Amino acid sequence: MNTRERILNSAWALLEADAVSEVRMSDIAADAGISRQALYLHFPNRAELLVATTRYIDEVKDVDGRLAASRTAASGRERLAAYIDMWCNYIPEVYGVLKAIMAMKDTDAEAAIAWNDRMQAVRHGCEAAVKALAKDGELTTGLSTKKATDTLWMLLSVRNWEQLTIECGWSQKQYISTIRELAYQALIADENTKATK
Amino acid sequence: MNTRERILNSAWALLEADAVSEVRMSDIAADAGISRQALYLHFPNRAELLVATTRYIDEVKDVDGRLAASRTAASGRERLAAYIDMWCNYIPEVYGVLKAIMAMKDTDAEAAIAWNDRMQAVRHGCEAAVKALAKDGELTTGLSTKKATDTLWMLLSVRNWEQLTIECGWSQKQYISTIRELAYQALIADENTKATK
DNA sequence: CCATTACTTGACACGATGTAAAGTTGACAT
DNA sequence: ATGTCAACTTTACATCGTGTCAAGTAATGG
Repeated sequence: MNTRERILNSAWALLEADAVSEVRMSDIAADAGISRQALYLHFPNRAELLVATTRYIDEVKDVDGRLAASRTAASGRERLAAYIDMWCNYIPEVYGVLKAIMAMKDTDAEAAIAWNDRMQAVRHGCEAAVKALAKDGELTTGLSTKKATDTLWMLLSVRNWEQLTIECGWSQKQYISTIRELAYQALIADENTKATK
Repeated sequence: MNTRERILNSAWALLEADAVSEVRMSDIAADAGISRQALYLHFPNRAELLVATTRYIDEVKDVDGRLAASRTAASGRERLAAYIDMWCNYIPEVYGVLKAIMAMKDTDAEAAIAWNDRMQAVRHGCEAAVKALAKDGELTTGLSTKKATDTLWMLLSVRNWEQLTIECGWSQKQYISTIRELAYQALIADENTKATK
């Protein structure tokens, strides 16, 4: 394992462990067995290290593969369900790192850009699911693609996951079923919604 | 106007103006026309100053009065609608300060406590609305008070407002009607929901 | 033997918060 | 007039984490 990967693994482990996201550059360096300065030979700053860590996790956890699976869904509705499931189950796997970026994004411009970049990727997934739904003629009448996408994106936000599971103590199962239900009710035309129950 | 109020007004104005919440203690002091150190004669630290500012805004904007109004609603459903309207319209009025506290809460323990304190107040409002709904027998069958409260609380989060209005560009009107609709669909028993449309 | 690469060590500037100590000013009481 | 108290000022400093800089070392490979 090369140094860069050792760093990413250390960052990942520490961020996942330390719930309060008080992980300093020196902590990561120590864990990776190198000097703090050596971090800057691999990553220009903290924000980019964090983002690289999420991308590394994406790779290790094979996000692309999971996404591809959701794209093969037969119907728009199945695709929506698959996407919601995939993302909702992925959040807890990356939460530690995402939380650290969230904490930075309000003060650090680079972190904000990185965060938006990541979240736009999620939004694209939402948009694709919404469009698949619309293609099947199942999108609630009078609901634009944009508004449907935005609504789904809001429901799937990391903060909502954080609030319901961590703050309110919901199980992952409860969280997913509630979000899925909310999404169905908001996006799928009324008569169709009833049929799924 | 005494010094304390001058400080609170300055904090309020600066936080509302500076979208990026990069307002330093020295900025507030300068705006209030006193030295930075004098701030610490009135507030022990930044977190408490921010919270005092939100309480001050609550007072000036008469939040208690608005809440009292929503409590006089005849039916549970009206009460829910009134509470959603009240809070959703209040968010933009305090957003600047809330954002600053949100940014602090991830690193500063005192800020985290203050934030939770404020948000628990919102949750209590949600709980009261849910209970009024349950009393009328209109709560979705099989939905516990806690789960209904948590769901409503999630929908009404500041982050959701931020995402839909600021990031997605929704109007305040669009935001409120969507959130209200989501809340109705999630909380109100099916047959009843249709009747409101 | 030389050059390159990857790293180390040590020092330091910066920005913001918060603390500490001594001095100024004005109001008010005696 | 004098003393006292509260409110504020000025100056200085400790702390903490990020990021920069410069000089040195050790292993690798042509």
